Amino acid sequence: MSVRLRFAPSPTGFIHVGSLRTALFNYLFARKHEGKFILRIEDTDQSRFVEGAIENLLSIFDWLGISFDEGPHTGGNFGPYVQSERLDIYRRHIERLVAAKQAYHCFCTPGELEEMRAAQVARGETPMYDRRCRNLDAETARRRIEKGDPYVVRLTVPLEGNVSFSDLVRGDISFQADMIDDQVLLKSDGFPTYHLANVVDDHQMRITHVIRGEEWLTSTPKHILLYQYFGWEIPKFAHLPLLLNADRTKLSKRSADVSVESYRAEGILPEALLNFVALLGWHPTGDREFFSLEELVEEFDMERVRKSGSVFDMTKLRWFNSEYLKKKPDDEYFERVHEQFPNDFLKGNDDAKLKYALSTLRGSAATYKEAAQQIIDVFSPNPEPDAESKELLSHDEGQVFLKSLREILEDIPSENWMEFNMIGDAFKSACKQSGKVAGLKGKQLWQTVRAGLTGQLHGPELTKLVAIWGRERVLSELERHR
RNA sequence: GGCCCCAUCGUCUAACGGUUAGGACAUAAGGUUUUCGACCUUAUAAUGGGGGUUCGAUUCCCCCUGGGGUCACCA
Repeated sequence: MSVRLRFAPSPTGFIHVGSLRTALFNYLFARKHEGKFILRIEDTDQSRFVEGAIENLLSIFDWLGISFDEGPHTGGNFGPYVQSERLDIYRRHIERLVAAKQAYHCFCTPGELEEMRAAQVARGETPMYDRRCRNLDAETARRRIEKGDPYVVRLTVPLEGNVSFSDLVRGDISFQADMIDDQVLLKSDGFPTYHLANVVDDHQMRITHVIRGEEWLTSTPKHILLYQYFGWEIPKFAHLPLLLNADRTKLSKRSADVSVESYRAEGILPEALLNFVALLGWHPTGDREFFSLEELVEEFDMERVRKSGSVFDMTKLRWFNSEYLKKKPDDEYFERVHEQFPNDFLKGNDDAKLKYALSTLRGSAATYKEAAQQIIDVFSPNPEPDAESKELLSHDEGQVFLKSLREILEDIPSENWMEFNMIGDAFKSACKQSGKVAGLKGKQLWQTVRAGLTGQLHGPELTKLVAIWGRERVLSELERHR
């Protein structure tokens, strides 16, 4: 039988990099085994639904180059693929469970539950539903429902015994039944909870492997119970290690950029993100680190998924990105950086010049955004000279040097300044010549040039900078430090 | 706190009982670029602790410690 996997996000408006990792592993496993990869939208929490979230999600996966075989956008034989369109299906399954006493109606109000939990905590107990509605007779329940009392439906968890399963990455895992809560399956608004919807859908959509984050590990026994109650085949489970903050807690919005959208906006390349994320919790044999999506499919193996969590190291992501960036042709590179320029910046500078600046200066930026900022800095007025530059220029040699350099440069005809490469060379020899006059050479000489030109001791390559700036600016900058 | 999971350099990880414990990022130093960066070279850096099993444990078992996850009418 062919393998079927799914990615089942909630439409909350952005994609967490942890979700991306989960999606990627599902995708890799599905493709590796020539199976199907399905998208299902889990929108059973109405309060969290965000308009346009599905479109956004699709666009992100399109950008990443990860495709779905079935889903709300492409359809398929096992739809609908949006949970809010499957309400009647869940209803039917709930009725089936209730009829078999594998689930029961609960009329406890949120207030009552809260009170109950507070009391349990006060007694030092683990908060857990005390099952007070579990033995309500069917007749009473029916009457209260007819009367319009709000209710939920809870899972009837066995009072004793164990619930066990074998996890593809963790091996055998066992839970004592009496530690499992009578989970709510149907909410009072008529929507199912994740647990019910997930199991019903995975079964109906013929999902064979459930690959998800470790945070689901402890609710898996509830899912197992549901499969057993329904008499369904249980899919294989694989719980992935968590992605972590630098402090090793679960990766969260609070302490890091966690949305794929924000990385895209910043100019992180999809191939870099995918490559980096694939290596979090998984590693192929050997020391190789660079993999295209196709190569990942080729190499992927569930056996090589680790069990411990991985810190999401932004520095390494940026390194991956800069490596991929280096391989980009100038045209594409320019186009992408161009998108990062603010409008008012674009207005003041023509493309040919920007393009020249970009192609000569590229190399040190880790993202498109950073590259754009470097260019913007070059075209912006210099900041106040720093202390070291001032010191350098305050010496007699410095002043003599600048004066000489100005004179030589002024004699270079304007049209020569338009030749980007030539002016760089001309500038270089002018510096050397002036250096002789002032008695400066080597590092001292070039530091003085830099200071006189930019007021800083480091920055882009000087000959390039001069060509980009052109005659007027170069001369006026030199004038400034007189 | 109960339950569950986990444990190799700072970080991502390799080593399916026998290695000088390997690679990458980061860091540092040197070289190169007459600056910075980039680049090249080198270095620093790890098996949490204690018991077993074994001729031999990073590797298998147990305990401890530490870390994390989860305990919602959220997923």
